[in-house]
Amino acid sequence: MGIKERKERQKSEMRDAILSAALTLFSEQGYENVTMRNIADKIEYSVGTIYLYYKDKGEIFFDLHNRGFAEFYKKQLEIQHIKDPIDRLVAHGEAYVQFAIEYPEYYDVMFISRTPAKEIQKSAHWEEGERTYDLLKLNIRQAMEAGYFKDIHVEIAAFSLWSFVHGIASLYVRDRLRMLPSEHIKEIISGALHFMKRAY
Amino acid sequence: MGIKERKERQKSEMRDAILSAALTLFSEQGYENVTMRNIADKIEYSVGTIYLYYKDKGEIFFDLHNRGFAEFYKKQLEIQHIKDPIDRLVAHGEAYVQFAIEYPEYYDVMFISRTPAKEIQKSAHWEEGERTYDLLKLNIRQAMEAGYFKDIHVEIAAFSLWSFVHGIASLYVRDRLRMLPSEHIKEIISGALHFMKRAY
Amino acid sequence: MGIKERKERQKSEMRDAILSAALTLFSEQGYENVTMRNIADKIEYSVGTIYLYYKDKGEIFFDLHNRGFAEFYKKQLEIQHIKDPIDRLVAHGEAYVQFAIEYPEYYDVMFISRTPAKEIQKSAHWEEGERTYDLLKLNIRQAMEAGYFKDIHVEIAAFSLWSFVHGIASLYVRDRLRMLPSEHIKEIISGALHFMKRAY
Amino acid sequence: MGIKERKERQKSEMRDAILSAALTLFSEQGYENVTMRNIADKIEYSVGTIYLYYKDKGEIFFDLHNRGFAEFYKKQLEIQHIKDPIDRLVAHGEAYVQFAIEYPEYYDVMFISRTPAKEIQKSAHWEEGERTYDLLKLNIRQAMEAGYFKDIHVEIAAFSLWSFVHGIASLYVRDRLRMLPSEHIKEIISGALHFMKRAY
DNA sequence: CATGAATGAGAGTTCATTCAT
DNA sequence: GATGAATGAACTCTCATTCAT
Repeated sequence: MGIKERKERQKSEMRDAILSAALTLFSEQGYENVTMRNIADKIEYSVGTIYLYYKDKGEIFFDLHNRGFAEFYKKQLEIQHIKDPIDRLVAHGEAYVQFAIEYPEYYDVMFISRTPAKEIQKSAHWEEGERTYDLLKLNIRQAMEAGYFKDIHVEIAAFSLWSFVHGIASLYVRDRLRMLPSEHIKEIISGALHFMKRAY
Repeated sequence: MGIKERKERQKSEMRDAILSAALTLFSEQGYENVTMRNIADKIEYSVGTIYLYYKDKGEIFFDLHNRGFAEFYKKQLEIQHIKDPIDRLVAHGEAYVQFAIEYPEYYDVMFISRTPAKEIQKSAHWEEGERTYDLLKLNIRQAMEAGYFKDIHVEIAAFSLWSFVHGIASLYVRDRLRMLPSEHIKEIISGALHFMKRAY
Repeated sequence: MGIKERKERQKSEMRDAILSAALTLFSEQGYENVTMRNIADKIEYSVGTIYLYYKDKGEIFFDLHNRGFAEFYKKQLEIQHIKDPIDRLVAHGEAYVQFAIEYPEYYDVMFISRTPAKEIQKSAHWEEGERTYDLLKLNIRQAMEAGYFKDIHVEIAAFSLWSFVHGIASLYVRDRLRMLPSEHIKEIISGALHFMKRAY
Repeated sequence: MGIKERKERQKSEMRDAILSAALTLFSEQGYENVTMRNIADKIEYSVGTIYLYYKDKGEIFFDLHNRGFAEFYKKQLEIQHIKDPIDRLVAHGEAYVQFAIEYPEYYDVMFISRTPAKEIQKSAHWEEGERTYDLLKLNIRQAMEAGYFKDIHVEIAAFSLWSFVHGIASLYVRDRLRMLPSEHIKEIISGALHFMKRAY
């Protein structure tokens, strides 16, 4: 049984390696500009080998997408223990942006990049995305009970907050902050997250 | 001189046609998925002809980028006559998002898409982008003089507002609003823009 | 108009060249064993060029198939002027086998080789095949009127004659006559065709 | 010795399994379209295992070819007890076509398909083929002694009969009987075999 | 000015075969 | 003996780009 386990682990490690290489390349150069050979070269295997683990290029993207969302959701959950609903909401936003900064490649693949053609997806993988959005709405509702977001529909509040953090994240990830003084970027981002509290 | 002018006009019309076709295609399918032949077919000319007007595919993208910014800046200017600084800021945001909705292709090319390769130019086309950002900061400063944005650094306020509208615009353009009830999307966007006023 | 015509001719010549190369290769090595590059090399053009004239490998096969049948039918018609129905039938058979000997590649592609997958065909291209078969049945019916093929159903007679010549042709084309004294092959084939008359 | 024998038997069983799987696949899809993995999957072994029993794909084909001929010869022998030479010849033909209908895969591999590449061997496996052909000639000679095949050279008669049955068989195997009413195919084939008697 | 023909380079993918375990 | 992992070579097909006409 030990053997079987080791094999499984190796298999899984290989998939990890492929994903990791692909993630970097995809986010650096975009899905379309990355070739299977690029990925193979990066992990120092032959092209054919990749096809032992993934049926085609799309499936790699797909798996990446899924793993990104899983990781993402986990990060969001970690914040849920905070009592004060406002603190929790801010932390929620911080965690969101932090995820994008920490894993820009994932963020790119999940929220920005054009999905490769077929987009067989939707149903399956978006569940994870919606779970996160539901979490946000839950937190907003609790803030409402504590007296915030007066006269605002929860749907609008949720969309606003999401747009806000997504705006920050995507400008960062797609490198559109060149007109900002680069040494202060983190500071400005942090400032923005706190500024938003005024609207609650 | 009449002849010369006509020639120039014709030349310019051809470039317009190419750009227009390219814009639609790029935003529908992404830069990498559009072939020169696609563009040629769309304008009903041969592929070779395009090369008489543009040196390569990248240059088309580049020109598109520039025209997008020019158009964009023009739209922003149209709002400047509004007296009340808050109204003006809101209108500014509305115009921003409206631009993205109206010209999703331009918006994509300007603010979301990865710039193709070399992006040697930087300086040149970003001027236009910075001009717009300066306009935003100007408007914010005037709102400050009218008593808004208390205790907020202008740089942070500007970045926040920009992030906010960019978030909305880019979620819309890259079709990440699938979890929203599609019949209410416009309404929700509008609600969000007004919600933001609370932070001013 | 002269220009247009010349272009058309050139285009048509190119298709001919491709077909001709493909025909040789297909019949020498079989459809699956021939690569687009092989064909390209043979006509001394680049691979891509072939795709300007044929959308894919299957289409080349398809065109070949059609041309083969057209040529084949023509040959059969040339015999139709013979008055005596028996002479005509024998000539029919001779022409059949002659076609296979003269154009073994066509014969192969038309009557022996496995059709490449999709077999979109049937309807369209088999018409030509059926036309020939109808011709055979017509000739048999006329022989019947002259007192031959007593007590034999026309369908059975036609199938028998066809099987007979196809047997000869396909043994020849697929080189299964190795056990025959090679210097007498033509003679034996001719003898066989005359032997068959005894069954009429 | 028991152990050795069992091993031999197991080895032989494995080869049988491989051949049987390969035979089906080859005749269904053609030699070139069958992959080693296909074969392996069919017998539920790994690809590598096949290489323990056969040195390469060509060798499988080769072995198949041989076994086909052995089986074929056996079938022909079974007819030899028939007294009347004409009955025997007809039975011979029926057995021939029957073999093709029963084992189209073998027939294909033996008499139609292009031999894969090198076909170094020739000599070896053709012996079996020639033995069958000799049997046919023997039967014809005996029919001659009984007064049939007047004025016909045995070589020509043999070739004619073979061509005839091969024609039927190969049209059947390669599915070129589409213009025949499919519900009557067997009947027509049978009719043709009897029609041929008229030439004896 | 406009074109159609041509191409080189490269894309994703498949497969027979090898080999360490 | 049997396997699964790995690979190199090859395949079909695409595309930005060039150029003679």
